[in-house]
Amino acid sequence: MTSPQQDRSTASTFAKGMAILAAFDGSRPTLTLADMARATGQDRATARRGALTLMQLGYLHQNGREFRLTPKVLALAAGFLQANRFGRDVQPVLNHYAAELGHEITLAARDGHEVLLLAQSAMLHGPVSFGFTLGSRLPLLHTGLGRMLLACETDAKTLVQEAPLPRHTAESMQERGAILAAINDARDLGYSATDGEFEPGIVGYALPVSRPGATPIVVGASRPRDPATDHGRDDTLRCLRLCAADLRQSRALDNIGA
Amino acid sequence: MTSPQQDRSTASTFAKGMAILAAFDGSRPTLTLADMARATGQDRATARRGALTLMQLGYLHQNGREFRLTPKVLALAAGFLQANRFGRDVQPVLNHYAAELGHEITLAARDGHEVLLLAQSAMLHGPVSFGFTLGSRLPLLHTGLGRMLLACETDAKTLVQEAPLPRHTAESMQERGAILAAINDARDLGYSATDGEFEPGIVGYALPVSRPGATPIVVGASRPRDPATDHGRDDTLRCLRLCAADLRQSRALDNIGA
DNA sequence: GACTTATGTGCGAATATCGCACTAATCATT
DNA sequence: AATGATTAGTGCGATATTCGCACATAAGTC
Repeated sequence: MTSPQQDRSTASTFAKGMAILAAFDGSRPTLTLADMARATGQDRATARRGALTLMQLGYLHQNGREFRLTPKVLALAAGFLQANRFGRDVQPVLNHYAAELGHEITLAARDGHEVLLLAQSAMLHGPVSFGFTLGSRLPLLHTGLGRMLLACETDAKTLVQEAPLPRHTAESMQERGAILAAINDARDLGYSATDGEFEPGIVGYALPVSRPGATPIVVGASRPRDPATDHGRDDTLRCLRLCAADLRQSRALDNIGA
Repeated sequence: MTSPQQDRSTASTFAKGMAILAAFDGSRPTLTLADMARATGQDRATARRGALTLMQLGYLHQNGREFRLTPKVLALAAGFLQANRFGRDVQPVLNHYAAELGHEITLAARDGHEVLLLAQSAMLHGPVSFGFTLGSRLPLLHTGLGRMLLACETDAKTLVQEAPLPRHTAESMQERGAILAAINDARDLGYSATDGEFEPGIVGYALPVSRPGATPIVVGASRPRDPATDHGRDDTLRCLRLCAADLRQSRALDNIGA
């Protein structure tokens, strides 16, 4: 094998298998064994064992040389959703304020150097941001959600240094110093706003739901930039504030840990 | 250890780890190591190794002796959702027809002897069925969704024999023969209906989305039983039929395999 | 047809896993 | 408080399990 492992209290085979499962990140609908081996850096035989195990458990489905996830993976997510009362307490609140606002509302947390979407209200008037689902990942530095999440962290500076800095649009900030300044502003103001840095012509707002000190969680909304004035800003912020207050009060999100 | 394993092409350690992860099924928000060991039938030391590995990977979070899932498990589900274009093609259709119908619409597939919820439209007028989320499991025999899923199977009879037969309400059918008859009716009619067999006073309708021969997938809706007549039935069915047709046409669900 | 890339498979080596056994800590009950 | 029951942490020998190479086959590409 490779080199002896120090830690006798973790199972490396299990970790390798999870890497196979995580390689199905939605960027491609199917993966071949070679894809998995490449994506995880594992030997092809190892990747094959992992894939076959996942098939045997019903999480993976083989069609010729293509493997795809089965719906059974949704059951894993359901464990989290039900434990935190998303169906009862979170989703109804998001839907209510989204209807009032007329725009989609998103709940998100940070996972590494990305934003992880925890929940989304219904898309009532056609989607502004297309195709994002629960579990989707968004950039940390160029979205309102990400900036507000960083504003909730104590070591935002380090995270800003380490996070990737792609250029999604012409307006994506490219200096980490400026981004950190925007984050500090967000912390002071209690909300963050980004303008066209991720999707052109889309303004994003976000503000915190979690209590100070707890694992940061934020709500946000996006809307097309109003050509005349940013007339909708106050409406959006007011609505998001009420939404955040409701979510805090429900205490459903109190026990979410990184 | 126990007994020699025949199959050198699957990784038993990985399978045991997945069992730990799957033990977080939402029935309880947290599990202790002893809980996991009991739920999976594993030795406590083995369960501990699995849990520690999941922690190291960021899927599990420890607080004292309690372990809970982290939001990162949602990313696993996102792989499936994005591969099948749920955000772009499925969810908008469900939301559209749910708004027209005035009731929640659910998309579901079968997983073993349970119904697995794949997607749900927004809850517009307060939830009829409380607290179900994507990935939730429903009984196979006493819901409209489950009956229609069985009607799409070639060996429905076997599944009806094997599935558990609990009594959720006073009206839950208790004879498997009668249930099989209802399933055959559903196959002939092209839709299924159940009345109060899972939740008292709630009528459930469902009809197929998948093409014959493909992995069965169904859409359904629930509504309170109309005390006077079952006036809403035709409306519901008409709406679901249009919804199913739209979903079929989008071809987003064509590649979902068991 | 030659070349490249992907898959299936067998097997020896030796690592990593298993699960027992024991201690300590925590919780529940009287 | 004291007792009993459940839980968590840990070390380690035995050995089953995983690893990864190597070869043969198949499929796709130019």
